[in-house]
Amino acid sequence: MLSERRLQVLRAIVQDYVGTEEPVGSKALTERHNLGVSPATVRNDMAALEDEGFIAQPHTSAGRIPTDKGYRLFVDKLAGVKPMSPPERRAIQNFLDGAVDLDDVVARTVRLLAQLTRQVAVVQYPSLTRSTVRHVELLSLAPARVMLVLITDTGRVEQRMVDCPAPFGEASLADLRARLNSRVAGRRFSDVPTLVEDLPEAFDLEDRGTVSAVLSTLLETLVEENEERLMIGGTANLTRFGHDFPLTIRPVLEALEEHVVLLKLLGEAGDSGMTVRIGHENAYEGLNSTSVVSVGYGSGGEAVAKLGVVGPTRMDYPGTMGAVRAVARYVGQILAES
Amino acid sequence: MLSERRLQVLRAIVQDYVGTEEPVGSKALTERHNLGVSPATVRNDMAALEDEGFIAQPHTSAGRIPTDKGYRLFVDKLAGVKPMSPPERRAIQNFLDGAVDLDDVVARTVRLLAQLTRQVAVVQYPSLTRSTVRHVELLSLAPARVMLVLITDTGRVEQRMVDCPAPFGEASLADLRARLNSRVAGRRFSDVPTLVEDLPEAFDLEDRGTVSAVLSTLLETLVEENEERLMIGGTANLTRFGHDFPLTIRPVLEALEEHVVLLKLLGEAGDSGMTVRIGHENAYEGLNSTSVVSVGYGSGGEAVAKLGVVGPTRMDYPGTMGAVRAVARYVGQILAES
DNA sequence: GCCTGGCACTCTGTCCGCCCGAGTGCCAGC
DNA sequence: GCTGGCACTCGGGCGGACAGAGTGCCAGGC
Repeated sequence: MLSERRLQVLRAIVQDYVGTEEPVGSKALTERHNLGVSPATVRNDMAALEDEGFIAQPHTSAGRIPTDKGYRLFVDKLAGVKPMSPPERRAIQNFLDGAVDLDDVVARTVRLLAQLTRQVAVVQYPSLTRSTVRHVELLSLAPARVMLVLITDTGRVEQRMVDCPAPFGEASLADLRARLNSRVAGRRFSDVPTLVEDLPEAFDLEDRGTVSAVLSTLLETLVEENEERLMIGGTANLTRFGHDFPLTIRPVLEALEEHVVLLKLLGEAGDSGMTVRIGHENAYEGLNSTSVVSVGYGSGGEAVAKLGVVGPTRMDYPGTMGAVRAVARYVGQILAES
Repeated sequence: MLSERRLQVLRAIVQDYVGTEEPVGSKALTERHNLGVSPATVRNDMAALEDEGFIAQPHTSAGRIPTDKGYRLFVDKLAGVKPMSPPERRAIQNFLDGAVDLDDVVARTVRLLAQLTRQVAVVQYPSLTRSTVRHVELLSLAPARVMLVLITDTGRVEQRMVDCPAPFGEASLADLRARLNSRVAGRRFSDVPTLVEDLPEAFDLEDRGTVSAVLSTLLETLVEENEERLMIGGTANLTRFGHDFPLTIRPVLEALEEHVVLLKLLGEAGDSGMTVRIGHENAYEGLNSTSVVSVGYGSGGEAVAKLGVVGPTRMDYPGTMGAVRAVARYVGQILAES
């Protein structure tokens, strides 16, 4: 086990490196943090930390930089979450309060997170699978064409066209609409399939085909996982990434365009509490030199989606975590209100 | 006026520079293009072209590179639009045909454009202001709360909450829904305000407040210009920009995040036909070292929105223009079908 | 046993001077 | 009006020298 002082040395190294972006040496350390010991002692500690794999030297006779393992220890044991200041909290709330609809909430959240953390922000739309149905609307657009509109409790709206096997009268449509809503309104998505199972039986033979078509479209919409959308912002912050630009930034930009990858990444993160994935802990190769800080958010007690930021492993973890947590909290509130 | 050969020299310079990214000299030019004259002659022509401002030298005794003015002449007079090959056309059509809804159409279009041009693609959602109303739906979510859903002929769906000044019965709601749709369905957005003007008068005094609230929300939704959304893709292609990375790429990324700026940019482009804005021709400073190739697209004969690409001024104009035109054409078809 | 000061060593980044090659402009000649 | 020739210029690459930062290790002191 590492002694208390060695942990302090590691913490100091992480803090300095995050600030300066340059390998930090023993002398600079003792000057900037009063560790109460001499550079020579610190050197011994650093050698030990290097043996354990927490820090590394880019080349002989340069300072040390933290490894992914070093950041991990820092995040787990050495760093708290830096809370937002009251003015910041107010600013967050004010900014989010101005949103007019769900798209706007998500867009504002992305912007806010990117500004607060000065990194790339990723916000997942409130997921369908954990939501409940608020209303299902059916519109007859043509004799054999119905539009299905699904409205969720998080304010999300999905629409689908249904081609009917046979013409479907307005009366039948109204009937189906009423029956459908009385069964599924307010229910969780996962319960819907069993709730509508026997619905076609209530209709005339000639209408059953259409009813089934509508229902299967509805079920499709409910499970369709590619509808897990997300919004991204703050990519300009990638330019602050480092000196060795093109090589580092390119795979990150590619990863950010692969929403599927990001969704998977967010999905893997723990369901409750904040998750920090550092460097190679990210399964996706393009993000091996980045850290992802993510957390679930939702209306009420339950998380319905995730949000987070992507930044260089060399990031201000306490500050980033504080911002992510605060934003998630306020977005949850906004969603609960609307 | 420049002689025919000098124009050929300019064309050759543009082509070579786009290919190699390096200043092109007189000797290389005569070797790669059979101009039928010696390097010395070409040098004279180049001096003339430089006097006219079409090309420039990065430093004395280096080759020449085209200026914005040079590219302009190239695009206007010297370059055609390179048509897509039949296999490419098929690929475009197949890829777009798989789309399931409007979001998907736009998402696929962005991806496709980015891949074809290897640049950043920008696609504006079909605009509301030129569309027609397909249907207006009203849902009662609570006694004094109505959800308004607007469906357009381009498949777009907008929803808004309306807080009613007084409780509003289901019967009145159905009445309003019917009256509203009989008046506005199939009509252009711009006609809606006058069409619904006298609608409140048809209702009981107690309901008029709510009817007005619903109508004003509807009108708001129709005019709300911030609802002009767009989607962006292919930002990873920015890494192919040039050597002097961070400085060039940062303002571009910032511009791309400012959807308002991009919308303005697209809006300024000519309404019909393809528009190419080169370097400083772009009003927005951050895009001064980029060119924007844009074109309107739409279902039927009329353009309802724009799409385009953003790339370095040093781009393959004929190829890019060909891809943009082809994609716009097919997207128009897809929209017309659905 | 742990900390400390001192010392020799190593490596990087930078600055300078040099040379080479590419490219130019100009001129005289055809 | 085109061409070959020639002198000139400038940037990029190469190599050596140098300064600075940082290390590892060792012997001595608390």
